[in-house]
Amino acid sequence: MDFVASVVTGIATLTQTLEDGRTQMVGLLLPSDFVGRPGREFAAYNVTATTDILMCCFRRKPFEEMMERTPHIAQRLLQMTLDELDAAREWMLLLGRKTAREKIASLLSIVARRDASIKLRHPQGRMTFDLPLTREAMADYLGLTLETVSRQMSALKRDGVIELEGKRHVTVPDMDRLLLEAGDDNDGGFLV
Amino acid sequence: MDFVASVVTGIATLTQTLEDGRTQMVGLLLPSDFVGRPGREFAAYNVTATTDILMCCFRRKPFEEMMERTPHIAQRLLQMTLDELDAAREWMLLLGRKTAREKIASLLSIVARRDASIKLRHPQGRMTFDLPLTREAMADYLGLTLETVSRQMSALKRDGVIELEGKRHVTVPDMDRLLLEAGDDNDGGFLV
DNA sequence: CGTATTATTGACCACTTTCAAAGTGAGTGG
DNA sequence: CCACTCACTTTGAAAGTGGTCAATAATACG
Repeated sequence: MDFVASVVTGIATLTQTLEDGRTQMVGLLLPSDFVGRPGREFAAYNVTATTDILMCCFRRKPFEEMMERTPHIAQRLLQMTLDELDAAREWMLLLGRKTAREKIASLLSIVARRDASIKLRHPQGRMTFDLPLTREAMADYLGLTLETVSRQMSALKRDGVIELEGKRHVTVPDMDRLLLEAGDDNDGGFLV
Repeated sequence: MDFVASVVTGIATLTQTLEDGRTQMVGLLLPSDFVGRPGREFAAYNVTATTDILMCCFRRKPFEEMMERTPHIAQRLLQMTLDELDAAREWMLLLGRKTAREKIASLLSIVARRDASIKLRHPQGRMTFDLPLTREAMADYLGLTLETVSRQMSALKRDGVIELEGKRHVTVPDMDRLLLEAGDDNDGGFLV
């Protein structure tokens, strides 16, 4: 791991695996996200591009030296890392305590929220977006099997919480309803 | 949240809850751990002392100013936050993909490892330590019910992986066996 | 002691997984 | 242009893990 980098365009995932192949996604890297750890020689996670991806790379050593000289960088990196920690902890709650249906609804509401923020709109009312993940990637993110993901997507569709065109294009008729299904009391506020 | 603090002695937990009361522990605060977030007004988690606790508190504003003036502090805080992020991600793998038995074995091996490091010994062979958590706290940490925790503790005892004196005092006859039960390929290395 | 808290154990059930089969759709090459 | 293939997805049936509810046991504490 001789580089640190920042995602410019495209999507990548951070995963960890057990020896028998069970895998858990521990992070989703979207444009503007930072990859790599100053002061560490080896990568702790598998980083996988799920689309074509463009990253802005820095050699690790020079980057570390620059960090020494420029206090503001460490401070900014600290903010970003604290945000990631919050997201990770939010995800721990999801993984440890939510039902399959709530997990799916949570993921959908996160993607919807992020999509809305890109389009500079409020996440409410009727919303439409594309899922950037396969069912398997969703399963790895949510700690489920892909069959369960598929079943719960079908169930949410059957119950009118979402509408599907093809496999990836989702529309949410009523964002509040989705948030209710996600089970969060506080209406989210965490970012992927 | 007008303070940030560092734990001096005692143990506290960081938890999140869903509206219906389901709770998930997202961090365990041990001596030397840092609590609070520079640049944030409100607490995102419930902090609960599980023992008498002594913390070294700083008013948030002056602390933030000090951070501005003393680059080294931000850098040190960044290292600590990155370590916490690693621990959180390791925990995501546990919550999302491990079985109840593996979860218990993982928790025990973490406590054993930490205890060994305090006593400056290698975590191997026969080990003895106290659990700093109730069954309920273990359950909240592992994303299980306390009944399942109890059952799996009994099962590990029955299978000779651990021995129990009272509820809290554990001895592990063979650390390698426990690590095997924990299911981690790489023999851990993550710290609570 | 008696009471409250914490832990164990059992019976039953629900949800998620596992295993298996079939469906969908995009891309390729004949 | 169409059939074929491959990857992805959906759906079903059966099995299993962990959860729920409830009763009992152990321990601490006044």
